[in-house]
Amino acid sequence: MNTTNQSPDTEKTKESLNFIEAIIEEDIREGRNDGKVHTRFPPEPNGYLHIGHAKSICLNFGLAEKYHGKCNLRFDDTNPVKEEEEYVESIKEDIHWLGFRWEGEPRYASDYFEQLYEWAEMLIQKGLAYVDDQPAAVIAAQRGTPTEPGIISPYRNRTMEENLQLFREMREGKYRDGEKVLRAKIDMSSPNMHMRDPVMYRILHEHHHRTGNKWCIYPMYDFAHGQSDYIEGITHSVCTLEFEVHRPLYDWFLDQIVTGPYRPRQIEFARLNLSYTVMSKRKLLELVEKKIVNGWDDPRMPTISGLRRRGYTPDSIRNFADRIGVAKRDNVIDVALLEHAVREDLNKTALRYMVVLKPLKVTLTNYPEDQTEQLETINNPEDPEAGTRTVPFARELYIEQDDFMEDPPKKFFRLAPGREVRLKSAYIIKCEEVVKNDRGEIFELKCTYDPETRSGSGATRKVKGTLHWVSASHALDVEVRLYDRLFNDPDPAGHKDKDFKEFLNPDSLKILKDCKAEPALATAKKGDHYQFQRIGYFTVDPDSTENHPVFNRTVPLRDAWARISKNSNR
RNA sequence: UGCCCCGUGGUGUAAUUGGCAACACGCCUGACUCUGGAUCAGGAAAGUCCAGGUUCGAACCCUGGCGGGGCAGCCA
Repeated sequence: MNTTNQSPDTEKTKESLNFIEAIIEEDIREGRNDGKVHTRFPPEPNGYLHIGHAKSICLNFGLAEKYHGKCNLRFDDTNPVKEEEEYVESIKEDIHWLGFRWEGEPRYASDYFEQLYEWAEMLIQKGLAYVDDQPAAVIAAQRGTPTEPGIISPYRNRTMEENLQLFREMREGKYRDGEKVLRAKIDMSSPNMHMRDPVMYRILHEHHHRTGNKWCIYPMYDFAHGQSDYIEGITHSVCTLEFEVHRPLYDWFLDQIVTGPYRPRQIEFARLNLSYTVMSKRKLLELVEKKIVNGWDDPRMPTISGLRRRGYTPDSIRNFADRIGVAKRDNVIDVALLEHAVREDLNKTALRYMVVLKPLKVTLTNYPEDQTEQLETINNPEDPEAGTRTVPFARELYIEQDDFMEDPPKKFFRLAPGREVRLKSAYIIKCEEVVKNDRGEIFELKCTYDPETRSGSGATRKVKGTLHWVSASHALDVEVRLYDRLFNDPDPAGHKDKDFKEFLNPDSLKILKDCKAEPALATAKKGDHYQFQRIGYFTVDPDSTENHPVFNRTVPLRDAWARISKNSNR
């Protein structure tokens, strides 16, 4: 029997699960939490999201999608000193832009402050929490070190009644910042530092972006996160590796409040590292504050807003996130993979236009002075639906400086004295004369065109190279910003004795002010993606105005010639 | 010299849970091409950190090393 649609190949293609999916499927199989899957993305609103967050977003929202569950957006806003509404808005925008929809309204840890407070009182009543009057430095000293146990606070054995009264007074604002804290009573000699009577609440007379001045005590991350998960019905609380040592504490707090069979579970994965960039919020903030880049959305930044401005698409980032996988070992992803992801996406969709970045004038000496032709050209060879347009052709043109060499090496297929090339969608031309200025610089080429070779005329003559070009009199003047990696070193933050800023790439931004574009680009709209033929993918920058279009280079095209010439150079 | 986590081509992730180490990026050939793009065909590249053990059989299990990362905020 030959049942066609079941080749042995597709049979073998059973998808492999990442370790988190494996855990989830086992949980479902065993009927934990009624087989439900509910995840959450829990950013702290203290900065802009970056590509590392995108990995987490794709993971959490993706898991919910895959297992027909839900995913919440929850702002982890327990520290009013650092958090701001501005960040809340940018985070929501970035997640939306990536194409994800959270379940219901965004949640906030601050929504749970009252409940958290009640649980804190409950712990006090159970004798599992106490108020400590010591200053931060003393508490830190008593905590011991990873190799030595801590010592017990002199306030550890206050009565339940006294603790309760003190804690209530803390809430009422009777004490100054730092005067008292509420601590969990666990184990000062635990080998896990986080179990040595961790602080649950600290006093902060600060205005909170949502609760205003209602509170002057704020819960710590450890006393907020697991409980927030519990309140929201989260089943799988996925976070990065540095929280692994917090898990026993996550579970300890849950042990105190969980009443039924439902219980959230923390799972840790390795955060994303990308080559040739830095990913920590602190370092990114430094780049912004020291004006090394032009803001959080500078197209060289690995922030989501930066990538968006650079011209990355949501699909490309999501595909990238899929490909890098999820595991627990430290990793550094080659930025080339990210670049591949955009090229792959844009290749399918971006319309092709001709833009000359560094113009070199070409005069066709045998072309009539006052003639203009409208030549038809295809918008996207990858997508027949994209149709065609016309581009004006005339006697005076611009071609790319890089497309001409007076003394070309062997594998150079472009224009040179006496040589022929095809002008894309136009004619074959031949270089007859090189005109130089006083300084001996090439200034203009005098060429002839072959009227028999018009594109689409059926002419069969072949030439080795095809160049992009623009009619001089019709050309649109545009600004083009060429971006390159921000750092020269694959791991700028990985040098013990050197500051990451020592590895900044001085050529990460080159601004080209007199580029020549074909007129059709006059209607380009902000955020549109294009391929500039033979050069790369570009998008319209928000700095663009009607009279002054500005394009950002998202990523160059793969360039075989660049590789050939580089390889022969060494 | 505490506790926790992790070691598979250059990079990342797999290997139906003990059965021929695969996929992607990158790199190199070649074909094709009115984009030196795309596409297509092929290639090099790990024998799974090391040493033992269990087993007919180990990337996978056990023991011991070695290496990397994390933990001593009233940050998250």
